[in-house]
Amino acid sequence: MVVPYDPDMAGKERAAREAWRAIFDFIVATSAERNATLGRAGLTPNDARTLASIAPIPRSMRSLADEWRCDASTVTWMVDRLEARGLAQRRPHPSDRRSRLVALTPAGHKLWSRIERAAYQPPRGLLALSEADLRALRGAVMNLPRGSGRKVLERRKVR
Amino acid sequence: MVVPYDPDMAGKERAAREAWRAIFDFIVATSAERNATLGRAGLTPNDARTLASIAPIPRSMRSLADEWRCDASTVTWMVDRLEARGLAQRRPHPSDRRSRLVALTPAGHKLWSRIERAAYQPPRGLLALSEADLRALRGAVMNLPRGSGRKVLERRKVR
DNA sequence: CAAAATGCTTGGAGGACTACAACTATCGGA
DNA sequence: TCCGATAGTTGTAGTCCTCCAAGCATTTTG
Repeated sequence: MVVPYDPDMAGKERAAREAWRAIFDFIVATSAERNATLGRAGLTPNDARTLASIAPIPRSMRSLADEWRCDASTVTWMVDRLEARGLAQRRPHPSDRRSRLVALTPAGHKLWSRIERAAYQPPRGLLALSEADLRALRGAVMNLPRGSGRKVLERRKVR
Repeated sequence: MVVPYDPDMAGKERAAREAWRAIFDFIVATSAERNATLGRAGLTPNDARTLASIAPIPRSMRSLADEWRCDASTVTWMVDRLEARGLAQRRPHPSDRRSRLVALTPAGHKLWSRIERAAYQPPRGLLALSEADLRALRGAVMNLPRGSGRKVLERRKVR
């Protein structure tokens, strides 16, 4: 990819890096508190990640393993844990009987919607930005979604 | 705390929450890649956190336990791991012989400065923002540093 | 259809993370 | 000086997370 010459780029890249660093540090610094919140609800960080992943729409085990780049058996453990707690549920895949869709149970939805708000608590300083800036920020970060599209290539030959 | 009435607040808070959610999702989505980078260097996520914490200045074990809100013995394990790899080093505290300062070794500095850049890779979409906005963003997030200052109160009665 | 590929689970194993309890050494104040 | 508080380590234990190998059921391909 050719990057057009831009005299502003160096300074901007630096600014982007520094802003991101601050964000990252904030997230690291608050992770203990966040995990404590999850822990009080009996959730591990991975439990929360799983809930977040299947909350919008049921997902197959395979797609979760791909998203997280982990072994399929690892997903089995995670879903087992949630299922044992009555928060998630395996359902048959409508068109592939090998596959299973993992969905939240009503209890899972309820718990997650309660936890979600606390888990994504933004730093209060963010309110110093204008609403327009915040929207721009959101758009900027959402531009490059998961894994830069590389994911597809990672699976064994797709054809 | 009394929050002054501001008709813009509701929309702004929502925008802040949504922006933050996008940021958080990005970080979660890229965590596998980040951990893989660390893993290639033989580091666990906690190793990286430790390196980041002691890189600017040597720290006592206690201060690390306070920052991470974990048991003191947990810090012992973490530092042990780094020390065994020759990346960190316990030094005597200049004025308190009970205490130890944990510092990076030259090898530790070298490794961390190499890894740091990769670990804090910002989403490329961030470059769509202006440099001024990026600076403002950084300032906004840095406003509320670690734990909202609550940390001090968490230790047993400070006098 | 037969063979290869895929989705998932089970069993086995090990490392990372974490806390608690008990212990040593040191500090600090009455 | 003596005692309570503090810094850190060690031992113990349990959970979580992760992978690999093996195996079953099903789908897809040649």
